[in-house]
Amino acid sequence: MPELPEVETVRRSLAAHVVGQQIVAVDVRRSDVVAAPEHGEMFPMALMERTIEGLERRGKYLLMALSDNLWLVVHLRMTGRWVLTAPETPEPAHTHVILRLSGGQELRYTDPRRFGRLRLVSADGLALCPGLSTLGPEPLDPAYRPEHLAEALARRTTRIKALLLDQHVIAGLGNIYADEALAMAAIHPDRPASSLTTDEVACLYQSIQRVLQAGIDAKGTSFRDYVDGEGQKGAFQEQLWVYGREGEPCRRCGGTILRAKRGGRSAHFCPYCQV
DNA sequence: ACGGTGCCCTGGCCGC
DNA sequence: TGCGGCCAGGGCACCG
Repeated sequence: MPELPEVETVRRSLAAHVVGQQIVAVDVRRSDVVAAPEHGEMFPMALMERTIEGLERRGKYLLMALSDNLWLVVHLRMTGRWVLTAPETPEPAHTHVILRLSGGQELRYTDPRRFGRLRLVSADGLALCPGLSTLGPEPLDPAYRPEHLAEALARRTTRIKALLLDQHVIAGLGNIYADEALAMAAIHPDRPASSLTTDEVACLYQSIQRVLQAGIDAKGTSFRDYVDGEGQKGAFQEQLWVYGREGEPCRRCGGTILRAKRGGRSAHFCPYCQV
């Protein structure tokens, strides 16, 4: 499930190979993964012969800068993958889009659950892109400070974990890194957001940055499906404190990690040292 | 504006 | 071995 560190790892692993290459063929197998342009033939036509000028990331969005001021905006959601492979490599199941590059390799988009979406927009249209235009601050941006997090949590009655998952509040956290950041900060996920003290917000701010950076350093968490642009798994699952560790001892206090349903998804935490 | 719920979608897993 | 049911969860529509 790609969150900020996974998308950043995909970005880095692909950028080294694809930037500067031209798209010489486009094959769309399932047009329902293409959210824009809506007309089926426009997407491949517009991509043809464009040069990939850069790869960027914003929150969990992967942004491919193309020649002629075009952007390919990608959200991988749960099971989306971009993998660069030789054309003779057998095609994996659920391959929905293939971009043949001038270097001879294929950039393949696969997504078993088809939650992910590709959106081709002009540079002007980028600001109007659903999701992207209302995205909250980038947590690893040096301009992002603890005061910004404090302001976003003030007067909010909802659970702190629900706010961390809200992409308008802060961009890039998903279920894994939200649980991990709260565990590192020793804050209970059910705490009302506005109940956090200034010190707790500062600690949470630092925990968010540390857990995201550690995730990037480990090239992401490969809990189920995630691989990077070269098909490689990440290693952060080996360092997890709470996510997927129900019934196991807390790495800080030895207490038993709990898993509880919150708003349709599971929260993992140590009920003894997360208060 | 805010908080909460349900939906999409399929592979994998569990129990019978 | 087969099959039904459930679970994983990001983003958004929708409701009160």
